[in-house]
Amino acid sequence: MTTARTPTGTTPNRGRRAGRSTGDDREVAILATAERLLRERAFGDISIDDLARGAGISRPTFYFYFPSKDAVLLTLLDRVTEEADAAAGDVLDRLAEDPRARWRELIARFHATFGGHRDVVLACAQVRGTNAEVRRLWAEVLERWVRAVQAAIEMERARGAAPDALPARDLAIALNSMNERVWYATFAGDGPAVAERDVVDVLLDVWLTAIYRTTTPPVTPSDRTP
Amino acid sequence: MTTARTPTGTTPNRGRRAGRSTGDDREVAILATAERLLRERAFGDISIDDLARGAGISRPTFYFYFPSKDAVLLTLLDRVTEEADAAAGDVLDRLAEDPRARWRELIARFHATFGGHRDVVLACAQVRGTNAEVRRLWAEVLERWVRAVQAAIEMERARGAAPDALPARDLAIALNSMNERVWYATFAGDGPAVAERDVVDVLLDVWLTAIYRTTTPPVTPSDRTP
DNA sequence: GATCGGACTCGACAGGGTGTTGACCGGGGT
DNA sequence: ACCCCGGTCAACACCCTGTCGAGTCCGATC
Repeated sequence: MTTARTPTGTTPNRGRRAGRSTGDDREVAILATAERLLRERAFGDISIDDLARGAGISRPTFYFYFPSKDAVLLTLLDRVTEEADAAAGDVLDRLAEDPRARWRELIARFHATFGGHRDVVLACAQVRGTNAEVRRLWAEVLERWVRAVQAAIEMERARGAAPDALPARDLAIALNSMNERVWYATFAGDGPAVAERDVVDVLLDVWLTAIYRTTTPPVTPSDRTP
Repeated sequence: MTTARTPTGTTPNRGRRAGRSTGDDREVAILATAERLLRERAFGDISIDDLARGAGISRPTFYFYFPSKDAVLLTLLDRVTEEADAAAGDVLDRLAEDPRARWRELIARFHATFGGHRDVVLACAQVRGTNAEVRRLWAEVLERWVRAVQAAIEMERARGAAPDALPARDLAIALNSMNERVWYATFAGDGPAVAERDVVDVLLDVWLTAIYRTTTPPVTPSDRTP
């Protein structure tokens, strides 16, 4: 992680206030208002005035807490990615136990996290095109996940469970990209999309065949018989 | 195709003019200006005034030719998708000849088309979040491609070349989605991306393993020995 | 050759959103 | 008693969008 962190918390301080004071609840009120409004309309249709009024303050006062509308969304996105990281946990370190089950667990947990905050995720996808900061943050997060998957694939190859084929990094990028786009379509509901109940299994199937050439990868290392 | 078409041309008339007249070159001037400006900055940073001045007209006059800035982009997108459709041709009907080569041809041609108009494609991806019309058109185009791939997969399964597994439609959606997102990252260059020279082969590999469970699918039907 | 109508053009305005400025208020430390 | 400072907002300057009404040009019509 390269972003600066506040001394008090673990999330980057996208607001302006340095120390703590009574204005803390105003900040969370803005955040809460944003999440509520996001449930009923698109991010672009929410004005700073809406956010301010929803939090019981005037528009100029909004700027005391956040430098822009986008910064609010960025804070929301931080929470979601952190939750996803936590949900993923260390499943990738325990792949050899039962590869299929572990990969499924990984995908299912990401699915649950994103699905639980679909409004925020959808809004981020929308503004990623126009906002460089969101783009940067998402790129950073994705890079971390790509690296983790890449390392896991290399581990599986090392233990002989997966064949050497594509560069692990390229494969990791392709699979992560697929998940992102497929989830987006499923949550957004516009255009061709996989049904929500099936999406985890569909993604899992493509991951397993791309990594192992089979949907039933071997559980224990083939060359270790202690 | 469900969109209305002008009597004169083959593309939907996103401009306003009904008959032809001297204003034709103004319309293409706007389109050309849009493509040129898109090469140097983001769509959101281009104002209608920029487009108008670039075409040598005033801002109100712009509205005589297009109802909005987005309509210009929509016209540009039409061209690209039509070119992609033409480039794809009938490769999917000739899969049995040499599956690997045909699939590669399909992906490579799409890659070439999108890569040749990357500014337009990138801009469309950007506004898809905020513009319902772009979203609708893209969904329509994607649906067509998904159906074509789905049919091809079912054909390959019928001739015994590919195993029955995931519903063909879900698989087609996942693979098309992956391509879209991976190309976007490669062309945009932000965040983890596959290098442009490798991207076709990376995508191909995932497609083949997901569809056939192997990267060397059989060329001729297994049960036909005349 | 006058006139008419439609294609075409733009100056000017209204509306709505953003970001900033300067002043004001209230309370805790000195 | 004072003053700094967190917190607050009315008012302003700015930019962009979309529209309206008035004007020009030109081929078709009488």
